[in-house]
Amino acid sequence: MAELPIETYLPGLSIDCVIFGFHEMELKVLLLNMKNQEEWALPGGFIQKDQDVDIEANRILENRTGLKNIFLQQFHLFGDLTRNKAGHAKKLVETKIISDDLRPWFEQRFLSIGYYALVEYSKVQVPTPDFTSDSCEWCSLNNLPKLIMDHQQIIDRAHQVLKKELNYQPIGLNLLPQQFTMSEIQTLYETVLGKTLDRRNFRRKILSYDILVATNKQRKGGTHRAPMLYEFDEEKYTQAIQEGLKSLF
Amino acid sequence: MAELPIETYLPGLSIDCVIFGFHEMELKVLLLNMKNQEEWALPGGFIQKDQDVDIEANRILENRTGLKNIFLQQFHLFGDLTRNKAGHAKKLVETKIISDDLRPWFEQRFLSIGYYALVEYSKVQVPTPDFTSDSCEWCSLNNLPKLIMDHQQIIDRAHQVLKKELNYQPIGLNLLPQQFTMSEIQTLYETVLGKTLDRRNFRRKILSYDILVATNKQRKGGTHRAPMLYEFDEEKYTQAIQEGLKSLF
DNA sequence: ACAAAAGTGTTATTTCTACACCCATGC
DNA sequence: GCATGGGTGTAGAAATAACACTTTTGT
Repeated sequence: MAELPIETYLPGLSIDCVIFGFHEMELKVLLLNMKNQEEWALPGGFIQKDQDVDIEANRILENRTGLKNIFLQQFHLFGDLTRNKAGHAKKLVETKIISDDLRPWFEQRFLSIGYYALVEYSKVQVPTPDFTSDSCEWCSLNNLPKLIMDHQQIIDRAHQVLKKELNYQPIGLNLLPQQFTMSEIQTLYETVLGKTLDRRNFRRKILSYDILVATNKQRKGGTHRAPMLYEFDEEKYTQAIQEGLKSLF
Repeated sequence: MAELPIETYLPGLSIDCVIFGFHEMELKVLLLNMKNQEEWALPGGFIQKDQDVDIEANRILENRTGLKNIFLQQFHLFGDLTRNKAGHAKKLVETKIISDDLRPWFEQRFLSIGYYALVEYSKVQVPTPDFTSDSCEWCSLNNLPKLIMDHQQIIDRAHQVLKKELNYQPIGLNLLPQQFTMSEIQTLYETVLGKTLDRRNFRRKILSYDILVATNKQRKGGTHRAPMLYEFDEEKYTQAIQEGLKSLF
């Protein structure tokens, strides 16, 4: 059982991160399996009294994934009373996740600040579980296990916001490997949007954003014609995020 | 000097409301003039320990404007360390806004949840100032007075979010009087967007949303042809907010 | 040779933009 | 009768949507 320096944290406030990854044509979310429980939780943490909230969110993300400087965006504060399930703290004590003297801390009402992150699946080596959990795994967004408290709602909302953001920002730089094929990025978009797109129209549109550069390498190995590999032009990509894209999917 | 039931509030958290109104072809924001100070502030308040954050935001809005059931939307949590200006609590004590024993409450670090509201200017009778302020006034968005802490930034962000939301939602039901002319609603859109729109194209587009109904009344009085009055079809309007609009400005 | 995905262009439709003239009203 | 804003339509440009055949590669 870990001790928490709770006196250094802002009381009643937590951060929950919805960490999206993309693998095997599926959107995934990084989840923690609670110790001695069936339930899963979003990686999260508390906010140090003397630190910016955004920086704390980054710290939490880094602790969990080992990644720095990742695209991380605050999207909602969850402040309903009902999100505090009565038995939560009790369960944490019973399952020996926390010691009894931490119980009041976990029993207080919590508001949680939702952040979402886009990370490259393969760069997250062995996700490291925190003291509340004994494993940390990628779960497919459309086949999520049972989640504690309102974490399912938090994920749903993050996904919704992500969809909307596609209209303003390119995604992919953080979700895809360095080099990728046209159909890989198309599948990413289709997955996030939850609908299929026309191959030829997609290519035209994504190229019109002028954020991709074609390498002259190809990916060998499939039992089919070898596709061309693309990379992001990071400068133009960053610029596109700042200025916004003109048109949408 | 008022006493605050601070023990009933969540510590370190506040709500600030950017209340938009529309009058004389300008977007306005409701601001409080701090007692004995030059500076102005957004109407805000604290969150009761046993209440939903959204409900508390509505309560604060109602206290300030007398309006219930208003379009009110959480848009950002402001969590930087720098937003806490050192001298703020001291000033409150010196200007006799708060008693000395409240000083620690106001000296603590505060995070603030930003909400924005759209209200009908004429329905807000005499805005009632709270205990920190001696007047409550509509200020034109593009000519704001000096604001405390980071309230200017909060307003800027709210405006930015509002602009973006125009792409997804109609506005106007809360900002305009019951009946209005085509050019009144056009001016509203132009004001929010900060750009002029073509009269004929605007009419076509707003009518294509199918949320307006033409009354067969006209507004008399101008030294020109009497314009037709429109109303919102509230059912379709609500539906459009939920489903989103197809196209944008 | 065949299965599987990659690459590529054109046409029809829809949406957006730009633009100009006549109409009703009050003074 | 004139100044002021109200009302309306159309044509060109741009964006979007729909659609099919050929190429490469591994087995």
